[in-house]
Amino acid sequence: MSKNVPNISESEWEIMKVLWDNSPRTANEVVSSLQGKADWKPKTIRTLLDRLTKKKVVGVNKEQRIYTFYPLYAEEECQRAETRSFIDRIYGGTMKSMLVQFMEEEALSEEDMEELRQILDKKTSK
Amino acid sequence: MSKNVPNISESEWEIMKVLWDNSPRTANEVVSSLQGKADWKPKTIRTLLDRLTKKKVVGVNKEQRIYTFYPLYAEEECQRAETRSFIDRIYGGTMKSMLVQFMEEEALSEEDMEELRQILDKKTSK
DNA sequence: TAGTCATTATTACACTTGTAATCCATGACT
DNA sequence: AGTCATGGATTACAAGTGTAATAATGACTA
Repeated sequence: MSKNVPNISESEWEIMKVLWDNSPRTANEVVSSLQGKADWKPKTIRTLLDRLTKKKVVGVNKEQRIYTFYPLYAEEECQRAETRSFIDRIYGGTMKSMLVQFMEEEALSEEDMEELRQILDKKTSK
Repeated sequence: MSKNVPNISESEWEIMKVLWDNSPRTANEVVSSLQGKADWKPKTIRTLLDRLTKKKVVGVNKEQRIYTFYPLYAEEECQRAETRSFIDRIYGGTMKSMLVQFMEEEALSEEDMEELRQILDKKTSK
């Protein structure tokens, strides 16, 4: 079983995305990666990294004088955890109602729809 | 266009569900409706109602001595707003990646999948 | 060797959220 | 008319978040 992923706040998610994209990274590298994406002072980013570390969502390598940070959970794992609690909260735990609502209104490309259809087919036939 | 829905916290959502289910209701009626669902003291529920009111997510009728509360936004509107910001945050704004991930793993019944397929068909053919 | 600079560590501070309790006013009851 | 219960208004208080600034420390430089 996957252990429980700690809560990751909105700002913290931005940091995590950078680390999932490429890690380990130093605080400065994280700062650079966020150029243009988030408008935070380096100190703020550092704080977020520290909090993630304290929460055990991020690990730190302190071998070098300049630390490097890396995720302790896979992105998919965290996405699933978030999505599950989100669906419970907002849609009363039933995935379908959300899918319906969003597939109805959301702009999905032809290819996207094709892909979804294939997934459905595969599941149905199995 | 729908005005921006204010943020609704996790606990507040529970209250909203009750009001969407049936409103207007008095604070006491809300308390009763939450029997067995959430384990809050009546005072807590009252606080949540007041906060929702202050946030303008809930309206109050003060004609009677005992107030009644009612939602100022439709449930769907709020669900959409939440879902949109959720997807942006967690899936980088692309609905599809989430759908794929969840359709792959989630237990959807035959009927659910049939319904989804029909929606896809309708959209594709259009 | 002392000063400077880059990093890390510590501290700050307001706002939101979870979770209530206390205070106050008014109608109902005696 | 005084009292009490009930609902509304105000207050509480800690944890989490957003957003940093300041202090301490170790490494390099003049």
